[in-house]
Amino acid sequence: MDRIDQQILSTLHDNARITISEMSRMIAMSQPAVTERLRKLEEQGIITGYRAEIAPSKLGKHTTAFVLFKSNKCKEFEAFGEAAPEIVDFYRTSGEYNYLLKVVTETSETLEAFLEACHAFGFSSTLVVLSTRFEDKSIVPSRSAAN
Amino acid sequence: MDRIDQQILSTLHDNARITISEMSRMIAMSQPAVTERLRKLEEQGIITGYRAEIAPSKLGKHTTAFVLFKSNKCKEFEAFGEAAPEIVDFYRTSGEYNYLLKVVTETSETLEAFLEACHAFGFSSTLVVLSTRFEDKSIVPSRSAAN
DNA sequence: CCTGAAAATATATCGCC
DNA sequence: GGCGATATATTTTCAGG
Repeated sequence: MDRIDQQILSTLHDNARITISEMSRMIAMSQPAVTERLRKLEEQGIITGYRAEIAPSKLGKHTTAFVLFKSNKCKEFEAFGEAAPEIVDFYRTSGEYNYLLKVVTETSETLEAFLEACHAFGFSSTLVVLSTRFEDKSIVPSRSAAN
Repeated sequence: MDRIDQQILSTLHDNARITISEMSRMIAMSQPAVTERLRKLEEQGIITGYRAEIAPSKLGKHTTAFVLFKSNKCKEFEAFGEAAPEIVDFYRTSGEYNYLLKVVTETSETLEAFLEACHAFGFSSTLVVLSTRFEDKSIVPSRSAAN
């Protein structure tokens, strides 16, 4: 993991569909060399995948919420969570609540219906997202810093 | 947005670096037709970008937490948030807390230091992620459903 | 909107340093 | 590790339905 690998990671974090040829021009390294570095970054599990970002609102999903959940029916709740299309992210957490869910629904009414369904498994506290300041900030050390 | 567009979205959600040729084979449609549909999905803002997923632990970031935050110094706190490399996601929320942050740090010690820095702007409640059951479940209606 | 064909790019693979 | 060269694959472009 040197500076060049960081540049590759950073570039792909910004645009995962860039061609290797274009990256090789930006980085000033040959295309086969970039291909090989990328192969190793994937092989080492540093890059775990590539995702298209899709605007929920364009698919009619206008409500995003974080649901803190307290359940002692863990097995059942996790099975429910796997199957629930509303749950986008599903974490186990420490603290008073033992789960945190990111939930995307069409409206606040469908969010309410989802929360009702959850109440078979425990208690929840919900934070509705009013706006997103930013998402997915890169965790790769920036090129400008003294690395 | 017909079934074919949904297949394209779903495929790119799973692997954003797949070639259009390969998608066209999967979908049984000519490659220029898929290219044109993809161009429109991007133009309409349905696809907002493509991201490489990078494993935080492979970059030495072993602690993930969600921080609920209550601040009345909104301008200052948001400026701080933009600049803080630890904050990956930054949301404004309804309820007792007015912000929710996803924070990725090296260790629980660096998380603690980050929380100390935050306390200049208000009060926080932190949920440390113990494990991730899943992340980024697709919001695209599945192909098997009767669409 | 889609297809098919041809020209322009990009990628995989190799021998070599 | 990386480079250059080349064969294969992909993308872009466009005429035609």
